[in-house]
Amino acid sequence: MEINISDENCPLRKTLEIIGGKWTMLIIFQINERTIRYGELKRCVVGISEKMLIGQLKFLCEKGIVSKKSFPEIPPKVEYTLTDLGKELLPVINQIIQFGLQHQF
Amino acid sequence: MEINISDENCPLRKTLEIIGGKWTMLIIFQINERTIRYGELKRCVVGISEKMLIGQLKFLCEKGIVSKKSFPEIPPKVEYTLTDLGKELLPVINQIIQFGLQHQF
DNA sequence: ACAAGTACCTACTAAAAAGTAGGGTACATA
DNA sequence: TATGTACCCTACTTTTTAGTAGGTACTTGT
Repeated sequence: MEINISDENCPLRKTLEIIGGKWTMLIIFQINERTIRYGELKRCVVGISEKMLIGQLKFLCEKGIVSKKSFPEIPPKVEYTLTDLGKELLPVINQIIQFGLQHQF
Repeated sequence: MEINISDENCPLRKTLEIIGGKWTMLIIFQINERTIRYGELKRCVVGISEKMLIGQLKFLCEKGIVSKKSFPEIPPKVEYTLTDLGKELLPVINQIIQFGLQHQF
């Protein structure tokens, strides 16, 4: 197997620019296969600030990883789901979790 | 499948504390199955500063992911390899690369 | 004599990421 | 009238991360 040098066009680098943030995979994993409201998500990702959560969700929507549905209700209701693209990341994340579990990290 | 909340003990979070840095997976992927000298590694991970590379290598050695062998020669020669633990990360990284390739990131 | 190669280290600075604290809406309930 | 809820937004500050520029040691080649 050949290893290309890791320059700015390397697919690993480019993918990590999207999912490599401190909270990104945590959010994606929490959404998982479910439809989840903003408030519940915030409770699940313990310690995240609203600024970060909102910012990441917006970013992930732009990248086509998360989809958002707002209901015109009072009080507001907003639901988040992974897109098909986003769901493709779940096996990757599960592998990282398995690695961590196996080695007591 | 049940999803636990992501608190500070969640295995995803703990694993990402180790491999979630900007350069970490790039370095691990470049070492890969080979034995590589410091200088060559630096050339492969395009754009990394010496401070970062040295710092990350030291960190990864402490975590048991990379092993280091110094030769008492002049000029110095230092070789880096992945440990068995480190090699377990290669499938994870390859999956991230596959994801990136498939979606033109 | 001097530059080049090799693998580092340290102090300083800059940039990026994240956290904090406040505000806003529009209604419903007390 | 005041308070609470849900989903945000913005300005500001702090923390974290990363980059820069300099230095070391020893040897070989010019």
